[in-house]
Amino acid sequence: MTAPLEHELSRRERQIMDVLFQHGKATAAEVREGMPYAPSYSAVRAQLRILEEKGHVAHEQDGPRYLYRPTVTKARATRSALNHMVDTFFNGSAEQAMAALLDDSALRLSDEELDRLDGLIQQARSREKRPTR
Amino acid sequence: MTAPLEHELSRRERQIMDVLFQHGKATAAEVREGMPYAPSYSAVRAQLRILEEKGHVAHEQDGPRYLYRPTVTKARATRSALNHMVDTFFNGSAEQAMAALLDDSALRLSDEELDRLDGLIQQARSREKRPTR
DNA sequence: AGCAAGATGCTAATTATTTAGCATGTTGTT
DNA sequence: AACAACATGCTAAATAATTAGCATCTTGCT
Repeated sequence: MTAPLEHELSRRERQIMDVLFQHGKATAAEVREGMPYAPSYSAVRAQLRILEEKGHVAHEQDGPRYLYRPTVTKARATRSALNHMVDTFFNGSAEQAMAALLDDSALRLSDEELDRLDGLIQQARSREKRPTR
Repeated sequence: MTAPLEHELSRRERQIMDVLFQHGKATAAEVREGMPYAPSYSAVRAQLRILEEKGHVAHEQDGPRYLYRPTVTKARATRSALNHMVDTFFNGSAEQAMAALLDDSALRLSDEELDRLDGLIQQARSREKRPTR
């Protein structure tokens, strides 16, 4: 009955989900490697089990081991994270978010990338007045 | 000595920080309003106190009440969140992140915004080969 | 067949988070 | 000057998260 607790993840749970989104699928050991200040292997497995109970991840058998993956599609998770980010840091403005990305020196964009983005912007322009999707 | 626990925030702590980043400054009551499934006022105050102890927020007196704010600059927090996002969901590619923003129907961009972005991209192009910053 | 390496299942215990509640102080009316 | 409304400080308690450790099962050698 405590819906709130089900939907927002705990610290470790988030870390694990992040690794899973990066990798798509991963074993418990791989997840562990991807975690900051990784706890014991056993702890990671326990968390994965809990995440599975809560319905956030699923596993499939891969030979002798489990491969875990998020149950939500990456596209969906991405959209959700993006919206939250834009809300929190950019006052709801996707433009500002994009400007910040362009500006981020840790994420230098190549010429080719800039060209492609330019193209996408032109496309977006022409789509402008048409119905969503 | 448990550095890990100091740097990654708990669920409620994150929620609070998010509200503070949105608002810049806020009273305990305002923070509470911005939180999903907000707990009691008293609980929020307690968390703010803890966040302050940990050095994540500071307060100033505003007449009879406290105004809380993050101790980290918004710019810094933004960059950090952005990088994490790009790493987690876009395989390190800022281009892909921008494309996703362009595509996000919840974040429709206006003509003016697209124009400005176009301008920024041209700027980025010419800056391309020059030293960072 | 037997053994080492590496997997899972589970449970109990520790640690951290999250919460409510009470005592108290301040402000601004009436 | 008394009261209501709304602050803060603090502490104890409930709840949730996090972890380690042991028992057990496979797999792939040798």
